[in-house]
Amino acid sequence: MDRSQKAEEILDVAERMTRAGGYGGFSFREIATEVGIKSASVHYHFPTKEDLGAAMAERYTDRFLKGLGDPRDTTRSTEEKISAYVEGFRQALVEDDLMCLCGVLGAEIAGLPVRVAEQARRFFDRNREWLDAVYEADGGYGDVTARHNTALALLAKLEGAMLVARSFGDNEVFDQVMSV
Amino acid sequence: MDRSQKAEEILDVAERMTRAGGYGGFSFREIATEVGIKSASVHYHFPTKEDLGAAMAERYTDRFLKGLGDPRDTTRSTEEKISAYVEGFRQALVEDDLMCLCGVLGAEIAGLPVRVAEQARRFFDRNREWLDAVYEADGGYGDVTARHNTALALLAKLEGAMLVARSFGDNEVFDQVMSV
DNA sequence: AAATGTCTGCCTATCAGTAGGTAGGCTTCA
DNA sequence: TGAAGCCTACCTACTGATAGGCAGACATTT
Repeated sequence: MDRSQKAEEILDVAERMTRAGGYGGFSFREIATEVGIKSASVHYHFPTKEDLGAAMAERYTDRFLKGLGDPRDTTRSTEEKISAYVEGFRQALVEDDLMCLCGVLGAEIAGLPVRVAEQARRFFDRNREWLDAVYEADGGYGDVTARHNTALALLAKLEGAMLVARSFGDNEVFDQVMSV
Repeated sequence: MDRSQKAEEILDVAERMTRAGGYGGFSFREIATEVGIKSASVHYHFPTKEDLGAAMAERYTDRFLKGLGDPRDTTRSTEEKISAYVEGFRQALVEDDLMCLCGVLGAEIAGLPVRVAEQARRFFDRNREWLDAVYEADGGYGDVTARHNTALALLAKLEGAMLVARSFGDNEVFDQVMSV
């Protein structure tokens, strides 16, 4: 996907608004005003809201995974990989004082257009796969089922930590949760 | 708060719609149609959407806490209390195939009207207090900070487990997360 | 070099539909 | 009598979306 600079700007604004107020938290007109064009021109870049939402979630997941690197990288220990993984979530929270995009979308997934919901789910699929690969490469995390559950548990704890931290309006809550 | 039966019906429908699609997932017109009156009559019971949203979240929290019982109840062990607590979340998920109401609201709290956001936050406050009381009554969970963090961690894990389970469209994920 | 056609990116103007919200009137029941 | 509960009828503001057009860049053809 190579997009124009304007299209990237549109996704930037949409992402910020969604992370603050959910899928209903952005409108074509609001985005248009912020990026300095008209709402009809936003439709030029993304024909429908579903297109925009799906592209936004896809880009978010791709960027997030790219930041994680290779889960089977032998130059890093399992502990290093996992603590870098947790750090990825903390950054998403602390840098912008906002929730994880796909966490927000996941919370309201039953009300999302299909292609947006698919992309939200894809985030969780890929994350579970990445963690599973780390645990498998380590070898000390039991069988498939055990690794699967361990991966899901970390993922859930991280999303929950962000959600609770944002609900309390206090990012330190994230670290307090993760310290246990 | 004693409300008319119609007002309770309205809150029932609003709650279900919010748990599926977030705060923007319900409208006065949709609710009105479902409960068999006109949207102007919904405004009679709840003058503004913020009123409705706040009442909905308040009722949800009150009911949830009532279901938990006394955290200092000496006839139940700490293990019994905590497993009953987890069961409360599981029921909310499995019975309706929906996310926790205040989990949904918490995820988009930055975009909510103030009084709705306050009520969402109240859910987490009360839950943390309840867990803290259980741990304090037990005596074996360390000092205030340790109890505080333990309570937050369980709360976050439960909310995260629901969120991830709903995102995968598979309630078994909840149990897989909680098994770790 | 000039003319032609095509593409990008944006515009104005407008659409039907829906949002939350209000004024005022009718009916029912204590 | 008056309050409760609901109605009709309406408002303004905004939603996502479409039609049609226009300026400029670029490439192709003559």
